[in-house]
Amino acid sequence: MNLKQLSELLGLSQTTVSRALNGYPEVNEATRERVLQAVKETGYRPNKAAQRLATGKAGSIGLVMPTAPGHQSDVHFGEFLAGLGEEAVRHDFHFVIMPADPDDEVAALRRLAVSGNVDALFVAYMRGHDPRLAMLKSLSMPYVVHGRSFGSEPDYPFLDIDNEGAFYDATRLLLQLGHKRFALMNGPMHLDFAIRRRNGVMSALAERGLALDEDCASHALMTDEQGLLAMERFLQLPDRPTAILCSSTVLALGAIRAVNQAGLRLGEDISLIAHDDVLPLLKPENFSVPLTTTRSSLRAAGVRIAQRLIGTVKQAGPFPDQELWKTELIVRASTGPAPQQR
Amino acid sequence: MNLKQLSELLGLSQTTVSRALNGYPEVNEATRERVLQAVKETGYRPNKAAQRLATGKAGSIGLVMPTAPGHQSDVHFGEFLAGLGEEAVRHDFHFVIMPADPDDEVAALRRLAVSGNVDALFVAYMRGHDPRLAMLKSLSMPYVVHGRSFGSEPDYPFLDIDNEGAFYDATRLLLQLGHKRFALMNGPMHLDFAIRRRNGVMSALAERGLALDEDCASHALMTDEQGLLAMERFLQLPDRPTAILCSSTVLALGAIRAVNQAGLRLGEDISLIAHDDVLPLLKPENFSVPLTTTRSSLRAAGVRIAQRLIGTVKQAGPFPDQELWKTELIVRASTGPAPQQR
DNA sequence: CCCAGTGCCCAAAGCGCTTTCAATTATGTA
DNA sequence: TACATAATTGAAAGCGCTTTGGGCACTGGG
Repeated sequence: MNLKQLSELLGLSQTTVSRALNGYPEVNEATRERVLQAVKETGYRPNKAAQRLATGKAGSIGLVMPTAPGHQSDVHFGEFLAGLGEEAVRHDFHFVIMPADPDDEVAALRRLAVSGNVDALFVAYMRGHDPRLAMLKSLSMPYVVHGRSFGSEPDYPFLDIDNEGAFYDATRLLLQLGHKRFALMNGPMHLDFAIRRRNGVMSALAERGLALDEDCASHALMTDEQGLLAMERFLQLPDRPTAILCSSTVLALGAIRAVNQAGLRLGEDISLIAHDDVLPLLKPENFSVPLTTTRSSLRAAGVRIAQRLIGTVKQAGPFPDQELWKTELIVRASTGPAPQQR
Repeated sequence: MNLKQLSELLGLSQTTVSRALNGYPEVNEATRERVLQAVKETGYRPNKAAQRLATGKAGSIGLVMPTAPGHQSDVHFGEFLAGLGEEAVRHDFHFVIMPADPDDEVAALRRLAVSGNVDALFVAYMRGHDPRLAMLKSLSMPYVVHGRSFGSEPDYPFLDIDNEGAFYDATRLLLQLGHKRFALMNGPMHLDFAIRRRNGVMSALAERGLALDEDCASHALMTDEQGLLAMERFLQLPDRPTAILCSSTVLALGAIRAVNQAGLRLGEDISLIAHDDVLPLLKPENFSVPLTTTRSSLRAAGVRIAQRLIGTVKQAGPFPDQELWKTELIVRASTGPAPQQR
């Protein structure tokens, strides 16, 4: 069933039917009713590809999903998507997801953009000096970046959390508790958030004349395995750290396993603060020792970004171009005073 | 840059350029080279919406993602998507994801199908007597169902795991270990896999003249909270179960927390077998007591379904219509002989 | 020398929709 | 009663692509 058939059925022109459906004012209310009724009966749905071709809009936002045979799926991605979806469903938007090899993201993004079947782009996994920014700017298509790109001029629309502030505050708390030996379990160093969090830690330490030892910084994929490995390394250090900053509750999961296996007690021998993206699966309060965290909901960020993206496409009012969300520092049981000097 | 411009630039007709790009034989090799070269220089990409409109194909597979403000995002969904994506990227396919209220899935699916921007559909979260099947059959669009629909004629293309067999085997193992009092922590009862797993447990029990007590069966969302709550309930039973069958490692996570909080030892006081979808975050071997599991990779299922879907769209050879994968029963430390009668 | 066959290429139709421009009828106003 | 004005509706162009149905220039066998 297409427009033509529907209009013939109704004895109207395609024009009128189209107008009736799209809420144009110049159509008689009685006629509109009749059209709507017929749509209900026939189950007619406009062909999106045709609509897109005719209007240039298609009610879809595009994103690329990094994936590869060895590539471990990322819980953060799913959670973020849920947030986007929550908002999208309210506006009858959908997503076009282009899977792409992680090394091919910039090309994939360009392909997606020029493919002509998305109205706006969402970009994540930002890196320092991210090469995608230049491309996006040249594109004349709305986009919002989740995160920022360290080292690039901040002249692009983004939503980010204050990673540096979060880790600065967390570090200060641990300092106040008397800790002197710190370690950082971070995400891959090329990612923006990792750079900023590291900076946050280092500047808090610097204020006390401390530095972050190279041996005490791990930059790796945020999986529980990597958390385990990193923590094992830390614990074997001659002068092992007593305070751990951790970029994700996923890493913390592995880290805590290592702590337990070493027979140490979390919150006493070792204090740990993790960043909490509010993953449904990894609630800090459900850890055997509830985790002190810096918190910011990934899902809420998804909702907000979808709002901005969709709002822009629909030309609904101005949106702030750049948002920086504060995180909350929530103290639970995984932090405690520094143990007495051995 | 569109076809028209490109062809004018080359002094060729749109026809020839189009043919050159799509690998038709009736175009001079030299001409084709010239076209390809121009494409490289101009960065021309065909408009997907126009292609779709003209050909009816667009290289995309559609799926609906259940989502709602309160709706907890599902790790299983993300993991499955990763599998789909891994295969899709090889064929330059993408996804169109329609977010939808969980109560609106059948309508959302129809909208997606008739929207005309997907070539095939993937359907999950199957229920008993699933109403979507009838709709899908009437659609004349390729689709593959992940799972099955209990109570419906099995005359549709699906890929499923042998849920009944898995839980039958798991139950038998526990019976052999001497357990007499069983409990089942399952997903929502309207879902197909939950029905079959339950049946598997019950038929194994029935062979020994045992039955599954109503108090010892929990059907709820597969979250760690629900796992915790269910297990707490089980443990308060006057004659508490010693053997637990668990539909997900996510549920197991909560369940084990309850076991620990009750001061009981997993694998001794309580034996537990969970189904393992091979989620990267929840490796059974990484639990404090490594989990005995029935295993089947969700991601592998995603890859396979994408193969079938894409293969069908591309008319590449026949694919089996129905696949039932066996699961593996992997014994680790969470199962042990039934404790002596108290 | 003629004609069927082959190799290449093009004009134009059509996919299903939106939107401009124009036509027709109804409604007031002078 | 006559004419400007508003209220509805339609015809047709166009979005960017694929594909059908020719057309033209060569070849080579008869």
